[in-house]
Amino acid sequence: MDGDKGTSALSKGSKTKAKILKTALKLFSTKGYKATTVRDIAGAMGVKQSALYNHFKNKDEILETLIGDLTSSAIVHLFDDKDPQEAARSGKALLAGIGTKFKLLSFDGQNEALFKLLMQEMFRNERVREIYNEHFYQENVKKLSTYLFMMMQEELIRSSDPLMLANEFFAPLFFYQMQVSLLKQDKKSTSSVVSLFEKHVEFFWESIRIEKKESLF
Amino acid sequence: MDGDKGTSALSKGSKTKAKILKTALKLFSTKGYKATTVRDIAGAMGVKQSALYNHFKNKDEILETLIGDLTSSAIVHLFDDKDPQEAARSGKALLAGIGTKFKLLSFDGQNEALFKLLMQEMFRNERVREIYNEHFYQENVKKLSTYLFMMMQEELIRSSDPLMLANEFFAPLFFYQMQVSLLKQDKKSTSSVVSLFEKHVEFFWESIRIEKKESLF
DNA sequence: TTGCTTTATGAACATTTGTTCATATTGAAA
DNA sequence: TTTCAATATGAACAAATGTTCATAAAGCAA
Repeated sequence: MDGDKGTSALSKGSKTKAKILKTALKLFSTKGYKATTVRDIAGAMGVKQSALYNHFKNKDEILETLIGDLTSSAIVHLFDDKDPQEAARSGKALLAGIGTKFKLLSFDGQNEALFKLLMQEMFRNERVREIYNEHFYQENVKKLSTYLFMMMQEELIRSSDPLMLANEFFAPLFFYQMQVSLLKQDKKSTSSVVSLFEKHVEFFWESIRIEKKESLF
Repeated sequence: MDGDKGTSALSKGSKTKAKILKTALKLFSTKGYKATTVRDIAGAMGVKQSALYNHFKNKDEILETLIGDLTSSAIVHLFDDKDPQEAARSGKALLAGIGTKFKLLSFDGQNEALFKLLMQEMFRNERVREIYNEHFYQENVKKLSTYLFMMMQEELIRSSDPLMLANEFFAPLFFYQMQVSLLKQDKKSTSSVVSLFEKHVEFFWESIRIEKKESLF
């Protein structure tokens, strides 16, 4: 009853299911889960509320499905395609790449909605909190601290606490992403924040890098 | 009907009103505003729901009152008692003071609840967003950037973009405060985050300070 | 105590909301 | 076209929720 039926293309059923999820995500991220009614979701799709129950057991299951999607969201896979050795050797370019990725994701509608859903539900939904902590936070911070540690060994950056550095690198990116999200909500200009993404990478790299001049020249 | 009646000490009325606000804040910050019912609040106080309507017009007014309290909350007054000239001259000590204040506030129950309420309502309540942006964010960042600018003129720190630096200083403090809040919710250990407050100040200061050795010694 | 204002109670209400279900409609395979 | 499973509709229900109000209790000044 729940699995895929169609052999190749999307069947009508799964297309509707995807539309429900998309609509629900938009509403949940705007009004909050509790304040969004089943009628709201159906209404936004031009359908009656009872129709949704052919695709989801209940309202909770819609949220659970969206939460499940969080784990495969782009923001949790910052380092997917990087080879550790290669990544560490790329130094500043690695950090700049992450900074850019954060910046771009801040302006991606799907990611923005997921981010807002995450922020609102994190404080009252233990599962969301767990996903945030393990997938979004811990995994990325640990991975980055590994890279930073390798950069220290390569004498690209100064020796210090890699985990602390990883946190110091992530925190502003997270914060700026939140700021963009808030500004966009009121249709305010985001340009001042946008530049902060790059300035952060620059400032951070200048703080940790080892100047080559005297030692090698 | 709404103003203060008692001549000196708290009258019974205003004591009850304060108790309602305290109870509501705890519940709102835990379950969210929408998911908290008037019966929940009354029940937690050992009173019937109709009693609350002698003190507040409706549920919304309770939230509005709490939101109003945000503007006088400790976290928005980081620099209250500082003399600008003196503050700038104190250099690292100023930053360390702010770092400590953030750290302490993360463990203050009242502030924690307000912070959680802020985080949850910010995305759907325009007034909360406005308070966050103007009082919590803009005002503090601007003030700090002024101090940083003065430090640059005093040649205590390297010359660069003060507003960017202020953001770079605040963002991790905000982030760590959020992390503490999340960890405490699951009764997890916060020790690793606690040390990050101090490490951040240290790392940040080392990144901006001008070394006195060569120029003055 | 008496009298009066403030606060609490119990019961009730109109809505809102999630959910169900019998029935109608649709879409595709035969 | 016929047939059958998948999906949509309309109506309805029970529970939850915000709110009101007449009445009772409590606090306090005289």
